[in-house]
Amino acid sequence: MNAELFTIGRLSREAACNVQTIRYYEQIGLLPAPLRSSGNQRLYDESWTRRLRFIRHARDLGFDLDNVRILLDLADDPSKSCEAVDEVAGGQLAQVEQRIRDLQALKRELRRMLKLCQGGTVADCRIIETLGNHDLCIADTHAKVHARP
Amino acid sequence: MNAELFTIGRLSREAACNVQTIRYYEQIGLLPAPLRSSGNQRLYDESWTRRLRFIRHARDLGFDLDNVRILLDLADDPSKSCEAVDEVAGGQLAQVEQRIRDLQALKRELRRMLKLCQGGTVADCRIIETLGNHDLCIADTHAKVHARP
DNA sequence: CCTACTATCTACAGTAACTGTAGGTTCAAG
DNA sequence: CTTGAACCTACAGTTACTGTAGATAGTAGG
Repeated sequence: MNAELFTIGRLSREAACNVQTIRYYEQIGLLPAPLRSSGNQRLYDESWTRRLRFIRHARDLGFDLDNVRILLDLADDPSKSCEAVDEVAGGQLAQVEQRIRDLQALKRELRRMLKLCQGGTVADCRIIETLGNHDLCIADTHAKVHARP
Repeated sequence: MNAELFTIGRLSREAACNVQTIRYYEQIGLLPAPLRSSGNQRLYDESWTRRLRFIRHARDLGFDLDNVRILLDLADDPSKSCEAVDEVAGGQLAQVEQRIRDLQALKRELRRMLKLCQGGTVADCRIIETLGNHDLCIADTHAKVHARP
């Protein structure tokens, strides 16, 4: 098999990942350092495209870079047990589900606030009033939701 | 009405906001600079507690600091129309709803991946396989979901 | 060969909204 | 007068990139 080589621009297009991000992934060790041309340009082959697509896909599914790293390591060693993969994916699913629950609580509260609003001026705006007084909220319905996906 | 003064620690407890964050809010102009004691310590009164609680509550509802700023300005001018408040809250609700939809798509995809997994080794792990090949995904079911709440 | 023009290179700053650290005061209690 | 908690400033670090500046490489046309 002959390895056709190409520069970063094409890798960027083929993996739908922008150029800076590719260099960033290399910098943090998520992608190995590729060959360089005589003019010092990075040269990639098909295997990089696969690896980068894998990374982007995992990122799109909400895995953080630490977990992407773990998944890559697992993918690199096909003899390993599948369990670890399951665990990472399961953890991600649990996080996503928690995040959804949190956001649904937010949604309910925002909806409720908006329904209370009868127009008029800020002086008698129930939204502003509610924001100023958490006691007006449905108890325990929201808290510290501003975390990452 | 006499204004009882207290230091940052008590404000922190009463508004459930940590000390560094209070100083940070002051730095970015979300909270005005308070009085200082002879020993240069910040001195607050009840009105700061209310303002800070308002900010934290809005943050807990997912409003970003730009929108918190807008809401504060509106709250500070009770004669203004309530419409602007509605707009900000409505925008926030829309964002939350979109975020929920995105996460639900993620959830479906993760669930599907996990169900395919039959144990065994990484070599025949369907999760790893799916990550490596987006075509194995339900079409259009996810994309660029790693944004802020 | 020269000139455009695009692609690429490195290095560093900026984003959001904080949190953590270092190294130094101030204050209240014993 | 000492101890210890609370406070002060200033700055670095977090996540996962994105944007910028200024320099070099590669390519197509004249």
